[in-house]
Order: sequence, then C-alpha cells, then structure tokens
Amino acid sequence: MAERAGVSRQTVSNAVNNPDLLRADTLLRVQQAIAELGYLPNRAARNLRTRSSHLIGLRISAAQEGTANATMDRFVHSLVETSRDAGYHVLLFAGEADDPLSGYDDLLRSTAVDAFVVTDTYLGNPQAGWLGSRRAPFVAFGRPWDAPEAHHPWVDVDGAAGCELATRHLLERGHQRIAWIGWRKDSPIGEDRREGWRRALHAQGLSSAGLAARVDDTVTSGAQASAALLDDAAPTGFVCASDTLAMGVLQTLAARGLTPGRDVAVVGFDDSQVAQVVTPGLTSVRQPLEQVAIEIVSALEGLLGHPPRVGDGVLLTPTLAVRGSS
Amino acid sequence: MAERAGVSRQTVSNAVNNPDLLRADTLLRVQQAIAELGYLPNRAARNLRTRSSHLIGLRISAAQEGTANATMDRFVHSLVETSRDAGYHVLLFAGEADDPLSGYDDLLRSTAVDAFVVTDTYLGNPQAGWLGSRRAPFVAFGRPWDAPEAHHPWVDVDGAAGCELATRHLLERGHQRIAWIGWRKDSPIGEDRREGWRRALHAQGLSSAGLAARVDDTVTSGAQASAALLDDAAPTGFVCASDTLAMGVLQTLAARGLTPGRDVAVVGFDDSQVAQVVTPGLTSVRQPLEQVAIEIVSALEGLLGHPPRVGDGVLLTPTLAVRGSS
DNA sequence: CTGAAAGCGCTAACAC
DNA sequence: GTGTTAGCGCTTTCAG
Repeated sequence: MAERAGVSRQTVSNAVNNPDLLRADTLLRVQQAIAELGYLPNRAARNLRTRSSHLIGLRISAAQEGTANATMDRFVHSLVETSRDAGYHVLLFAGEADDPLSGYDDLLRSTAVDAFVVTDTYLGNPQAGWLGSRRAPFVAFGRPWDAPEAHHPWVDVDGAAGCELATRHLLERGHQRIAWIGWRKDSPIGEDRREGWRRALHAQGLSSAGLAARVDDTVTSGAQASAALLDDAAPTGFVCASDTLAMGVLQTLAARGLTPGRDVAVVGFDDSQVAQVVTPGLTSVRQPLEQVAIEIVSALEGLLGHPPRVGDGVLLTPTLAVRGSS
Repeated sequence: MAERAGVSRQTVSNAVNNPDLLRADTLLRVQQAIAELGYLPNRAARNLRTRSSHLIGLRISAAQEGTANATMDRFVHSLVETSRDAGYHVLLFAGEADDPLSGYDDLLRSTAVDAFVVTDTYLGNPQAGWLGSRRAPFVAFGRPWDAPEAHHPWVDVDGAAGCELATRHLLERGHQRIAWIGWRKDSPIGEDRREGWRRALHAQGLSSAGLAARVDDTVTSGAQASAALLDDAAPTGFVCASDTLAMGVLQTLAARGLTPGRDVAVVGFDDSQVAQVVTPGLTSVRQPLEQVAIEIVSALEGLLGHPPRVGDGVLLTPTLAVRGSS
C-alpha cells in the first residue's frame, strides 16, 4: 500500500474517492505517491465493500446469418465507449436461445453486474417484467410495445420517423408511387416503420392501397415481394423495413434489367455494411446508435445514483444515409 | 447464509467448490438448501478471496465503416458462448484508437480481469510483448508475425490454406487464369493469403505472373484493380483477400455486363453478411471462428490452471462457402 | 482534516 | 468429513 506518502491507508482511499475531503497539500502528496507506485484500487475488494461491480451486463444472442443486420455490433461498440466514460465496463453474456430470461438470474444473484441493458425487446420483452419484479436495475433499448405504461427507463429509435423520412426523400425526388416491403403483422417494430411510410404518402394526398407487402426478413422474400409489386402496382420506388429486404429488391431490379436509382429507387433500413458496400450504394435509414448508447448510459447512471432517478422513455430520430440507389 | 441445512458456512463453500469432499448425504442436503434458497456465492467476495475475477478482457476497436468485415462480431459471439461453458464471462473494453496498449493496463492493475484475449495482432502486436513483460496471462487471436519465437499461446486461421482452397476450387471449375487482388505488402496477413493463391497455381504448373494486384481494402480499389487486370491479363477468375475487394470485382463485372459465376468467377474472404446477401451470392473463405474460440478458451484454461500450462500455437484451416459467384 | 477499527462474504489452511 | 479461524483489500463509521 502507498504509505509512501506518509499517510494512512484511509487517506489514500479518500484521495481516490473523496478528494475534496483532504487538504490540498496532503492530496497532492498522496496523488504523487499514487502515480509513482502506479497504484490502482483492487476491484474485488472495492466491489465487495461497496456492493457494486461497476459492470453492466449485456446479453448477446447469436447473429443471424443471411441477413444484413449489424445493428448489434455498432451498438455494442458505442455502449462500450460510452460506458467507459461513465466508469463502467460491459460484461457480455450468452443465454439459451429459447429462453429470453436465461443468464440474467445468475449474474444478478451473484452480484456480478450492477445493471443490465436489455435489447431483445421485440420478443415482447418478458425480461422487463421479470427484472422489474427482481428490482434489478436495467434500461431497455426498445420501447415496451405491449406495456405502454411500463415503468422502466427505455431508449428507442423512431422507426416510423425514419421511414417517413425515407419516403419523403423519394417524394422529393419526384416519385409518386412508392411501395412498402415490411415484416409480418406480428412485429410491432415492423408495423411502426410501415406507419411512417403510410403517413408520408397520405400527407401528400397519395394513396397507399395495393402498394404494400408483409413478408419474412429474407432476401428471397424481398425479391419475390418486389417482383409481385412491380407487376401489380408499378411503383417507382421502394421503402423497406430492412436492408435485407432492400437487397431482395435490388436483386429483382437486376434480374429485370432495371437500374437502381435511375429506373427504380430503393431505400433500406439499418445502414448495414451491405448497404455501404453494394453497388451503387443502398440508401438506408441509419439509427443513431452512438446517441442511443449515450442516453442509455445516462439513464443507467440515474438508476444507479443516490437516490435513484428513473427517467422517462427517450425516442431518438434516425437519419438517412443517401446513396446511389435513390 | 444457508445454515438452513444445519451445516457450517464452510461446508456450503465446499459443496459448491469441492463437492467430492463431502459425504453424499451431506452434499445432497446442502444442495437442496441451496436450491431452495436460490443461493449463489457473492462474486465480489469470492473474487477477493481467490484473487481472480473469472473475467476475460477483450478490447474492441470501432468497426470500420465501408468494409464488409464482420469477423469480430461472429468471433465475439463464439467467445462469449465458449467462455460461459468454461465458467468465464467476457469483459469488453475500449481503448484509444491510436494506442494499441491503452485500456489493458488499468484492468490489469486493478485486477479486474484474469486474462486477455488479444485480437489486433496485425499491428505487429506490441501488446504481446507488453503483456508478457507484465506477466499478464493472454492468448492471441493471430500469429506473432514479427516474432516467430514469441513464447505466448496463440490461435490463428491459416489464410494461405484458405486462399489455396479457393484457388483450387476455381481450378477445379476449369479456370486457368486466376487473378489475385490483395492488400499492400506491409500486411503479413495479406502476404500470407496471397501465398496460398500462388501455391495453388504453381502446383498446377500455372504462372502467377501479371495476375496480381496489391491495393487498399476498399470497394473502389477492388473495382479498379479488377478492371485493370481484366484489361491486361484477361483472367476468368478472381481470388480476393477480403469480401470488400470482391465486392469491387462484382461492381466491375456488372459495369461490363459480365455475369459473376458464369462469365467470371469471384471468391472473397471472411464470409461476411455481404457475401451471403449479395446477388448471386459471393463464394467466400470462412474462418472457423467457433473453433478459434474453443481453442482460445482452452489455452486460457491452461494459462490459468495450477500449474499454468503454456500451450503451443494453434493453426486452424478455414472452409469455403460456395455460392453463385463461382 | 486525519487515524484507528470494523466488516463486506467468501474460501484456504488448519484443527477436530 | 466437518467446524473454526483468519484474512483477502478496500471503504464506512467513528474518534481524535
């Protein structure tokens, strides 16, 4: 221990945790000794004493192959960086694929983490209820769709606004017949995004009838849906619930000898690597994940503060990354 | 505490950590009590006492936008799942972009992690030397290119074998003139992969002269290089050091009205989401990241065992994901 | 403003 | 096989 400075161990502790308790010269002396010896408090001891780990848990599920979704990756990066600035590290853990609750309990009971960030809210987040009943601090990335009155902090991205933005972008480019390809009706996220498209069309007095398809999130589904829509409704633009579906549209266009961005415009959602790399570039709605991470960490700091502050939900607006396809 | 079973706290500890020390009936009784009370040892206390955290640190750097590389994402998933089975969790941390060492030191000195997994070895891994001198246990994902005699455990994927596989695949498909598009010469990984391509050609008595380009890892570079090669050497197949470069080739082919897989074959490297989603599917070398994670965790268990075992380097062979582009 | 004492919850070492 | 003792390194509480 750094009694090198000629003070008690306690004074060292204070120098680290409550610097303003010490006299200026003492503080300086201790800080010098700390720097010289490269002292850093032992995590385990501090955790034991303070009953906190300065760790936030994030469960990751296996990335889905065959889709263009890299949201998680970008989000994790942002979260790690933002957490660091707040003095937290991110603990990653896995759970059984079929059980959205697995993994949380052990970490909680063993006091391994201070709080969780919950992401898979599309499942109708049973986690929220469960964690809530366990009095486990957590912030959700995703709205409580099924429980509007849920009393936990959350941060989400306004998918409807994103798709409205995308649709308006195509309207400004002169398109009048803009089709929608989205997910099946049981996805609240999908329905939300769809609503943005509908809103933008109706705001211009345009009808959305016959211009929408609801399919699975695969390239093939996107290709089939766009082919059918082109035949039946002859749209000149497509707004899609995902980059994966948009890639299906590009596939159909290529098969028919149509040039994306010139003959038919296409917009995807998520600004995945695929959108960035494919020719001629896929215009895509980009979630402000850095900002999401900032809001989440901020909510987390509230939850873990003294006294705890439970903030309201935060809804962020995405941007549009415009590329060659529109 | 679970004295509900009528035993001492120590017996509980033994039941959890050294079950074979107890008599069968005592053990059973304790285990029942544990189950009833939902007891789980407090992490912090255990960590303090055993001087270990059961955490392994992994530094992540910001994902590069505009490239098709999702290796890190898949690897992190695999590592988390494998670590869990070995009783470890993964602690993610960030570092300053310009300092490959930043972030490690604090975690080490504060005993926050038991070991590290080091991934950015393409930097000529100064981390290895630094961590070694600090006696910090770590396993590298990546060979010690600049220091063949480095005395630390590592796991890597044989890029040369992967590209040889890719090239042989094209040879079997009847291609004779197969070009290479890779990275600049200062990348040992790139030179290694290139060597696999060369080896496969020479094994067939084919010349590799005039069939190779070394460029930056961008789509545009891949497009330009492939255009130049098509003009100068008229290859019928391309093997690329990355999916990003391969996307550039596809772009050139599209611009010239050539159909990938029919007129010209293309193979990428990394089996990214882009490869899986692009039309008509990009054949790509796939790293066995699940296996890499298993080997890494195994090496980690050796390092952290009593006594520590330092294993040798492990070199794994990738596979080829064949799709429409070949 | 600084020092001394107590104890967080667990497990390694030793006695019984 | 099981219970007892001690102490991991820190911070909170309380005296000086």
